[in-house]
Amino acid sequence: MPLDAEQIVHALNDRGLRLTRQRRAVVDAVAGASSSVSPLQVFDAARAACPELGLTTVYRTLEALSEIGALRRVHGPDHCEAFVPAGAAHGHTVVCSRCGSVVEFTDCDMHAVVVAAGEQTGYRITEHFLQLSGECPACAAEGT
Amino acid sequence: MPLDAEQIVHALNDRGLRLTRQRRAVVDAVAGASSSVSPLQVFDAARAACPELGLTTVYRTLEALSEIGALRRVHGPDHCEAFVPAGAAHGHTVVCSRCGSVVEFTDCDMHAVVVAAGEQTGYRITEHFLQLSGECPACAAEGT
DNA sequence: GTGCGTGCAAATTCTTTGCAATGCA
DNA sequence: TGCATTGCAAAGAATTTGCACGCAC
Repeated sequence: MPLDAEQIVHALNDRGLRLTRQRRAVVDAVAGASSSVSPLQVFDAARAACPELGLTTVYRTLEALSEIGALRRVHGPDHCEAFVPAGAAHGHTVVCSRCGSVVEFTDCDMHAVVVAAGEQTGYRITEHFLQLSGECPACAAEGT
Repeated sequence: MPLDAEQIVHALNDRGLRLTRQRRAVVDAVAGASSSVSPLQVFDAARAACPELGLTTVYRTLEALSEIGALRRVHGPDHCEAFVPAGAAHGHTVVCSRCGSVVEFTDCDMHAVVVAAGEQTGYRITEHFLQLSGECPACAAEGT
């Protein structure tokens, strides 16, 4: 389960980062998003709550949030700079190819795959980046 | 095993695409790369063989090669538009976190993971994008 | 009060597009 | 020869940076 807005705010405090109106708006925008969001999307959404918000600040805030682990970057075939609220644990994202909604799953047992890949390639695998896509339940249901 | 330059050229012909000096240079540059390459890197490398090559052409050619399946896009934490010669079969890339070299592995059994993810999230998973990183044998050996 | 954080505007970087000229099939 | 492909230059989009001011702590 992704961190909610309060938890992210808390994480900011823990790091000694200040909570400004702008950051609050950005956090709310991202935490309330049902799918991954690009900096521009965050800008639009957060601006509703904080009209004097600047795009620069959005970039800086997303960067900061991502550094403290509150957000996670996701990559897709098209968009390459999108963010998603990160879960507390190591996890992967599942993106709906229809509506773009994103969920996380943490129950990943990649051990066997990692071992197999290591054996086949000779590399010493230390990290894996996995992203799944498919249809979310809602889209699957409404799809004929 | 990735396609070599000749195979890519062949793939071009099959699609009715013309083989120009520029495309030849781009193909050679990508096929000869030991790691993933960005459009700019391709431009630099290919320019050595074809000085009149334009950057525009590099973008268009990479796009075309990617469309016919000769190249594969890879994403990293930092760079987001990099290409790698694609193998003939479904495969994944393993990137060395030290030297950036890339290999493919095709022996991927993601079935169990995909099923588990589907059960946990309720999504109907149709695709997976996996990228591993670690140390290649050479870097692991020279690392103290 | 002290800086961290901000907005603005300009600079930079990356990518795409229009169009006439070129050269592959 | 015909038409896909190219290069150039300019447009466009996305992101970063410099700097003085304002506000959270």
